[in-house]
Amino acid sequence: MSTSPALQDIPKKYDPSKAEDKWYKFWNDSGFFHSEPDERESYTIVIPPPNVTGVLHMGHMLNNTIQDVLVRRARMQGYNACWVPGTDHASIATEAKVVNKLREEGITKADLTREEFLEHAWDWTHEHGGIILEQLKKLGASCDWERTRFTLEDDLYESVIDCFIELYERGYIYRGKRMINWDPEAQTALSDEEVIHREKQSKLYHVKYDIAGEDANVVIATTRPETILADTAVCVNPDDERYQDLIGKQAIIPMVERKVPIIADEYVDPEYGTGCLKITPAHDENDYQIGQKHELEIIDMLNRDGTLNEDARFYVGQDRFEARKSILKDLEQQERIVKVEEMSNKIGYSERTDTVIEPRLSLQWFCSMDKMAKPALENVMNDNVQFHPAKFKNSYRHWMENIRDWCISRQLWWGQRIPAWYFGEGAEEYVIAKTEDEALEKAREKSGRDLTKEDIHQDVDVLDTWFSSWLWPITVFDGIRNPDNEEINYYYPTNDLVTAPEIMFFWVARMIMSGYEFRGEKPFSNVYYTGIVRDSQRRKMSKSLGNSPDPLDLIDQYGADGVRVGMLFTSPAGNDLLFEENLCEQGRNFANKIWNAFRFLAMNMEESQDYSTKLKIDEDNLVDRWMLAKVHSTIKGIEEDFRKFRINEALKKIYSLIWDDFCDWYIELIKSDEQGANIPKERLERGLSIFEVLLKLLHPFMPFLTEEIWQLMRERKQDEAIIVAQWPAANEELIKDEDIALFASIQSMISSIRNIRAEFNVPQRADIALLIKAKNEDLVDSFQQNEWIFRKLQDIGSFEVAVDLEQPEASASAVVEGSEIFVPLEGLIDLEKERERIEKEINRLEGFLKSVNGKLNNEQFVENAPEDVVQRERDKKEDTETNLDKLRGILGELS
RNA sequence: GGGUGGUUAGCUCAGCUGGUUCAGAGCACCUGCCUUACAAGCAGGGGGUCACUGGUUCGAAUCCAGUACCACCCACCA
Repeated sequence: MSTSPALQDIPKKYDPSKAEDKWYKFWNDSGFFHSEPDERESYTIVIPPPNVTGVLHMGHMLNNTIQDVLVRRARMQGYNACWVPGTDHASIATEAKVVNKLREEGITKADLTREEFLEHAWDWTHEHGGIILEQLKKLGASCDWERTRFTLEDDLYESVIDCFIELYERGYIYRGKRMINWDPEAQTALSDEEVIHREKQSKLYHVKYDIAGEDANVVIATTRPETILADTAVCVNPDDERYQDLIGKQAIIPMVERKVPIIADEYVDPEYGTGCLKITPAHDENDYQIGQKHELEIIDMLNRDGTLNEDARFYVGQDRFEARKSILKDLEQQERIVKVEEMSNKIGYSERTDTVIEPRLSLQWFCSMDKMAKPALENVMNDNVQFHPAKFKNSYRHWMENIRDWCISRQLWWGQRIPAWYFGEGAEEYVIAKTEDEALEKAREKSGRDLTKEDIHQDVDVLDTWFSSWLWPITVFDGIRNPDNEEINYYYPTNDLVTAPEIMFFWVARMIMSGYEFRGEKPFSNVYYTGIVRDSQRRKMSKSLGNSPDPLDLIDQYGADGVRVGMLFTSPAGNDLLFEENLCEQGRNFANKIWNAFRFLAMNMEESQDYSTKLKIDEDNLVDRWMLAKVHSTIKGIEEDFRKFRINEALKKIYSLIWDDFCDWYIELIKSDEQGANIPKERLERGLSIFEVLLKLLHPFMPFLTEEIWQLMRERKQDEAIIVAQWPAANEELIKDEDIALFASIQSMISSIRNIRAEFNVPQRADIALLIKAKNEDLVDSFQQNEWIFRKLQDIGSFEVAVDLEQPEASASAVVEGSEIFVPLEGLIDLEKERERIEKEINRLEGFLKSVNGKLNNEQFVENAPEDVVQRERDKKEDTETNLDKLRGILGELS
């Protein structure tokens, strides 16, 4: 039962700022967000954990709005809904921020011990961490905050170490000297995925090398002339006739004057450059391979920070790019540069620091991926894990089939420290252990020596951030350390994951792998890939470009619900979203529309009475039956949309149901017959009951507005809130096509009358006479029974319906599905204009009829098309011909 | 170099299983309305050769092939 809200308290405009914080607190305090395992079926989402020190941007807004829609709907459907929030320690990004901050204070990382640095990092984390989660609350995210996790918390830390040890024991993890991607700014190794390749305009320098002992030379082409200093060979294609006589001889490296062999290898493309390649095994992946094959010397000329070291012999201490300028100048002077070509090539940049990556030979830890990739690939390809949209399966497959080992060690301090303990310098002189004591014991055993704690030391490096987040769906339920605990068994596998396609390889693929490896089970059933949020110039919204609006400003301006709707409206899965603020405006306007619909219903309530909102309709009332049919066919449609993750389509259906059907037609029709009088109680109750269904359908999309209205509509009981109201079920029996069709005819007629008024400048509120020449007797009855509908929506003096009617003189007309309507407009009508109007309609229908006849006259069509399709065409033909006949008749009368 | 997607109204985009008056929504535009829920609104209206060329089909915006342009992802060619 509801009591009438105090009318004076309902303002004309919906004010989100008044409702949002209030209801968010109410939901949270009431425990609606919290989940504990129980007998219900679970519905679980784990949040893609944002960087702990990050700030909410538009991508998060989109992503988390979608998650919230899914979770809220599941909650209303009666699932035990659990959305686990949390943050990621983001090893390299956070460490970079801390280093910067310390630098501003005049402290360099090298001045600090590991422990001191970590203290600063934790301070920073506590100061800035979690801001982003607070921002998510403004958006309305219904996360279970009691479950908030951080990837560097003790138990998650321990889980990651356990996982490392386990994988080591299974033979997946190994240590090796490999060519890796080195970030000279962060001074750490990176995985292949952390390198972004960008097309850059570069110069290709053709440099002359002398041949030892001869008065001859050879020209090589390079984009990185500074690496000449570390050349240890020159290489040509063995079949290249130009260079046959050089193979086996020696070339003299410019500047350093080092004699190096001229070797032959298939790898060299004779067509490219000069067909002659310099080999720098320490600074290029391919050169390294060739170096290994030909047993070449390796000269590493770079320091960790990208400056040149003693082995370069020249420009020592200069940065690599400075050294490039220097060497070019010197080579120029020696007249060794024969040509400079403009070219574009791809250069690798660090995803985090945006500096140019150096390939570097380095001893790192790797995780072998081949075996884990198999079930992960298979179960996506067979849709055990479904991708939405499915097109991403292709790139997933391509990546999985060509997967390379994962470099998991980082030369950083902020992260899980690698549990390797060294007791000597030899390649095998280490043990993997969780604690120092255990390590000592193992080291003693392995070495056969009586070692002490002073003899062993732990690896100083930490693990890649993604080596902890790939376990996220498991570790948030403590499923690594306690693989049989109640929570992991209840919540895992989770249901849906919502994330950006850019982290498919970083994260999604690896979670699927770790899921099968550690749980023997997928981590989630569906992956919904959102698009990238771009600005109106298609640029990715980013902080550095400054083209991203502050989401909190938008929420202030349009309300969280308005922003949510705006973001979802033009955003099907996997499609980029070109964000414009007027999308939020549309959302805000929609909120206001609903607010006013509610306000109108509330205005019609008597202070003294109670109103039931139990769903009931007047079976004898076409409008009620029609509205209910519309509601149920919409529910049916959105269920289908949700099944297919077409969330924007679901929203559009609800939008149209509320605005176009409920507000524009239904509300207009339940208005009181008397000016200024309240809607009769029972009629109002029917309207309220339908309105409640609409609110429920809308709640996942616009949680604040719907809760605000819900609470205003009824006396508050502690356990009554729309957030936990029951999701409406579609009832197919109520979708009565004949009611929808009849009402649609009436709608068309009313539109025709409005059009006539507009065309002939008849004021909307001037009385007109309406004559309907119905197509048949049944329709006469239908129209007569529903005369009130016409009268409610139009000011009508006399109203007449019959099968047989004389077309009045000087009237405007229209034909709607075989029935004619006439509006006498003596003195107002311009007959010439009316003839044009009718002729235009005749032309349109003739064109249509022609295409229908084209089909029906085609024997092939009649023979081959399904019977119902042919029948439909016949019906169209008949209907159109009828309408045309009538229009021609009308036209005849006019002339 | 390999892959994926896009091209529909002035703009941003829907259009799902080929067939319903299928060519649609929002914004923008034009006209008329402060009609006692809402001007953040109501009513009416204009606007499209569905990139191009072929093909499949009784029938194509929709399926196939090619072309052009655009976007994104992946890859160790100096």
